[in-house]
Amino acid sequence: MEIMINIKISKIFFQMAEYYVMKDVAFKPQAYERAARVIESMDEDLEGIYKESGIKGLVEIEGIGQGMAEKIEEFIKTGKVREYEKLKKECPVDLEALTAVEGLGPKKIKVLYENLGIRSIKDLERAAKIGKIRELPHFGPKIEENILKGIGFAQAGQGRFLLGSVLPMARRIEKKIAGLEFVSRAVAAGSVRRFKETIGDIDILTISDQPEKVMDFFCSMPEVEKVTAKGETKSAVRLDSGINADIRVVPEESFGAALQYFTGGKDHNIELRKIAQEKKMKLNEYGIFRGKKQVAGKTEEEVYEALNLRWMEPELRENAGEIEASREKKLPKLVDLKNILGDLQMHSDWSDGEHTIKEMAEEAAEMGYKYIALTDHTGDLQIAGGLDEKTILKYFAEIEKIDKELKGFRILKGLEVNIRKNGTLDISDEVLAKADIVLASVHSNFKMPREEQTERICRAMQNPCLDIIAHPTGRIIGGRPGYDLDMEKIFDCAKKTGTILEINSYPNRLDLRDAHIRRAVEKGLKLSLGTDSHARNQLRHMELGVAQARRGWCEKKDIINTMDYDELAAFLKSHKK
DNA sequence: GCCGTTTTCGGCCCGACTGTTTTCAGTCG
Repeated sequence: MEIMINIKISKIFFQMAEYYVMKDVAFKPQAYERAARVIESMDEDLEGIYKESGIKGLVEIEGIGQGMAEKIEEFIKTGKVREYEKLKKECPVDLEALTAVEGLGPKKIKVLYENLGIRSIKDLERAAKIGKIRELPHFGPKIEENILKGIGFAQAGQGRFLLGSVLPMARRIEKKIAGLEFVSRAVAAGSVRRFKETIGDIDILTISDQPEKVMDFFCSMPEVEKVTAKGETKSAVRLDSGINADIRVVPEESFGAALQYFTGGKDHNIELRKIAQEKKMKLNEYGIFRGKKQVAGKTEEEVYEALNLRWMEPELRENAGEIEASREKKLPKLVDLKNILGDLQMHSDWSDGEHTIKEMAEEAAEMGYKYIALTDHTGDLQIAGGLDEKTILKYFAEIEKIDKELKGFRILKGLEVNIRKNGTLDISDEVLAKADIVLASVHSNFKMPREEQTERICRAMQNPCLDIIAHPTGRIIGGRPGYDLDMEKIFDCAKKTGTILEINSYPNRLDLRDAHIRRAVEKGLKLSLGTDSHARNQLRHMELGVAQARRGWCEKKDIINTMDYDELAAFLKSHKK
């Protein structure tokens, strides 16, 4: 669920950071930027926190002090931040659009505005085309040219890409580079290694004693559309898919430090560097140094240990408590893809899937699973070929038949039923009682007010036949924000009724998202993983759901698909309260 | 502007590449 007010305030703070850079104010930019990043990735909404605990509650958020808390209060009360309005008046430009142009930062934007009156992308394009920009001090023909190219890209591409689509590209490049005879190692680092749900760019890290050859190879790969930088040890390109890819070559003795550094996240790294500083050391991508002497750097483990920390999984590195947990030896033992014994949401050609029940089952068995749940759509969802009660009985009979045919593999008779506007389900309890597993989800009336929407789902959870709430928030990444829900209430209600919440693994859903998963785990809820596959090849998306679970600090015990079939069957019979 | 097992003052992460200069500022990650 994206929280509108957080996004608005985070944008204001990002822009204030830019304005303070323009004015050459020291340290404020970093402070505002950090706060903006924290707010952007929060899962609680600032207005709620403010209403509950006022300024005091806001100040408890990392990176937010008295000053910014007051600005948040001001925004909640008046819809404006005076300080921001004042800065904007001094340099009234479309900062968001202009900074999106590669190579343009606040300082250049200021010069453009003051000398040429440029406020928008349109102004910028016009000035560049008539050669006005090259005449400015510290600008030149090349910058002008790059601005023109940058404008096209900023308007076309924009933003981040789904992990599900970037992961295969990153792995292909990784493999290609690793296979070169003059390269001893190549790893995709960055947010790909942390399995973030969306990816800004691909970062490849390599060890080689012939970096110039690596640069040449990387920049001339067939999928490279444009080389944006090419140096001795670092290059950057844009791929034909629209995403940027960077490469960096480091010596073997620095590989661990570089891997750590290029894996991030940014705030995690900043924390580590502060810890190094406190210990009178310096951390950079070449290692940890005491004076000029490298004390660690060859492996990541070594780097963390030099800081009195234990190595941690990349998915945890978001500066969200993992550093303290690492210091106190309280890191979670994260669930792993190989712990997953089955997939608990998929569709067949009985509703809107591509393949037959048997085809889905055979694919799953081939992947090494012990069981799956077939969960076709029901009644009200006519566009998805929803099954009526009569057909459901035939569907179950078919599943039972195929289940008997397969050796060492089980199919659960499942359904994905609809939660109606009033919180009832669209299939009667008598029919639901014949299923092994019942998922329910919201597929209509997305825009109900928060209280009603929350109540609707809580009411559904009361149903004794219901096992799992599927894609609980309904968000589509890059598509829609998700239903307006009071997640704390949803979690409490799930706890009270013994209802399981799904981590939907479909690439543009990943719902619950990481922060919610973490909260659910803290509350002791059980979670399930389902790919929501509509074709057999989509069963491979399980990896994305597992990554999301790991980012939410899930252990094996938190996920019900880690149980073997008998255990799971018994659990499904007994978990409802 | 934020933050605190050195502190309520005085610190604040670090380096590569580019395009402009002729020693460096700006941008990016």
